Amino acid sequence: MSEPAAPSAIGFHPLYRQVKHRLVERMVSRAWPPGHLLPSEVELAGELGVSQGTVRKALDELASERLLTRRQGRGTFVAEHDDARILFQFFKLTADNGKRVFPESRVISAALGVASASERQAFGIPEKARVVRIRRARLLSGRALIVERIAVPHAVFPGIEKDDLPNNIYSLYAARFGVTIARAQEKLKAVALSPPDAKLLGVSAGTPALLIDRLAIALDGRPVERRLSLCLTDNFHYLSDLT
Amino acid sequence: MSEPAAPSAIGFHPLYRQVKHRLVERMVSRAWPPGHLLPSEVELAGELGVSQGTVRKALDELASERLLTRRQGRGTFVAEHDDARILFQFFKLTADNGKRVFPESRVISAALGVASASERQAFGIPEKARVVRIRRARLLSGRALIVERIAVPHAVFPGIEKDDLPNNIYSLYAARFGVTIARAQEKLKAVALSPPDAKLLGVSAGTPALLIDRLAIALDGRPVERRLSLCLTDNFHYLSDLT
DNA sequence: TAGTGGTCTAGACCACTTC
DNA sequence: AAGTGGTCTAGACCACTAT
Repeated sequence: MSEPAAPSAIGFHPLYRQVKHRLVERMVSRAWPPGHLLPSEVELAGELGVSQGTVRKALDELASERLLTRRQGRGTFVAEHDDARILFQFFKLTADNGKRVFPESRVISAALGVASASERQAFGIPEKARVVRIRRARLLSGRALIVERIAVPHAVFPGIEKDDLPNNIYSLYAARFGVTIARAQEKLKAVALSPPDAKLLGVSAGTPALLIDRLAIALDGRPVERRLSLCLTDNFHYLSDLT
Repeated sequence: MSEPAAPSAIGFHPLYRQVKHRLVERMVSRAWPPGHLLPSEVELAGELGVSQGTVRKALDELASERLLTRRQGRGTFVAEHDDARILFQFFKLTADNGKRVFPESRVISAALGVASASERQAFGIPEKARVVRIRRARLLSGRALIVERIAVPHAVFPGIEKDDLPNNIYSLYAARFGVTIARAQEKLKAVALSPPDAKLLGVSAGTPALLIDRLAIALDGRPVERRLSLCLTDNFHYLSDLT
């Protein structure tokens, strides 16, 4: 490793943060794709020229950020976007009886367009840049309860508008475009459904719905997906843990 | 410390977990009240008969759970329910421009009553047990945007119905009743406002509102507060980080 | 200057998985 | 039996705060 982080005027960067950064770099570059088994702590320590304890601190933090999963006796793996992770990290809608189920999807449309002002701002892309817009309905226990509008930069996901979209779209981002979603931020409001949205969900216009405005951030820190979801919450709720 | 956690059939309890448990015990018993400065790592290690590294691991975990705050050069302190902590941990409503402000409160009523079935279930209290119910309106930038219904077990907060309720009610729980709120779970729905609630908020009946159903858990693990909040979300949103 | 938490190291042993 | 992560120890030095 480089010098022990000289206490320069610029700030202090502990060794384990530099180690973290190097490990994330390998994940971003796909040298270590999702599911990959990392070298052991001892090997990494030797390779990076730091102690095993320092490597451990970096690995533990990455595991707490859900970028790695560690299993005693087996090793450390790059996290995957399997349904279980999506369900726990990204899908907070829960049946009132406590059951959490992954929703089915029915794509309504997928098309290229020119980024709106808010999309340009969200993604930090230039004027006239293109985005792909996907609209789908989502079904929980067989009933359409969510209508979703997804927007992604065309430059990041070229051609996705022509793909078959799987139920779990983040696994497609990873497998076909090499983009791993690391985290997201959601803003929630209560709104009245517009007539077309109400029709899609089979309720009357003006019915209250939960509006979820999500911005998803990739491993490298870029915002790469904006998603507006309108949810009926008669028998479901959004679960938020304040810890 | 006791034996090094014999690998009995019953399971494995690492030393640092036992240390954590002992530290929390002292906070629950108010031997270490909010704001208290803990002994240094070295002192705790000596007192508990473990190494400094083990104490450190316990303290770090408690700090990540927001039960302690650590400050380099100063020491480790028991967390307090100051407005800043409430704002970051428990109050997720944010202005659309990103500003977070602590809301003012106006108490509407506070009265003793008999626990309903759902309250008995939430608190695990027996039939005919009493609860205190508080109703208040909350103002953001001068406008009434939230109507709140709080229910707490009378046995945990005896006489609270006769108190002056401060803006930050969790600081009252701590100061007058020795109860520290450690974490909470919130369930969100979109609902239509009833005529009386709409009148309180100065909008028409049927207006969509965000319903937040919160169950707050004390340091010792007991659920001690249930709170239903109805929020207007025209210029505010509920912020949720998916990390 | 003294005391605190923050970082880093080196080494030991334990628990779990796989072969 | 071998290899992994999980726990625990002991000791060093650094960065920050208060006096």
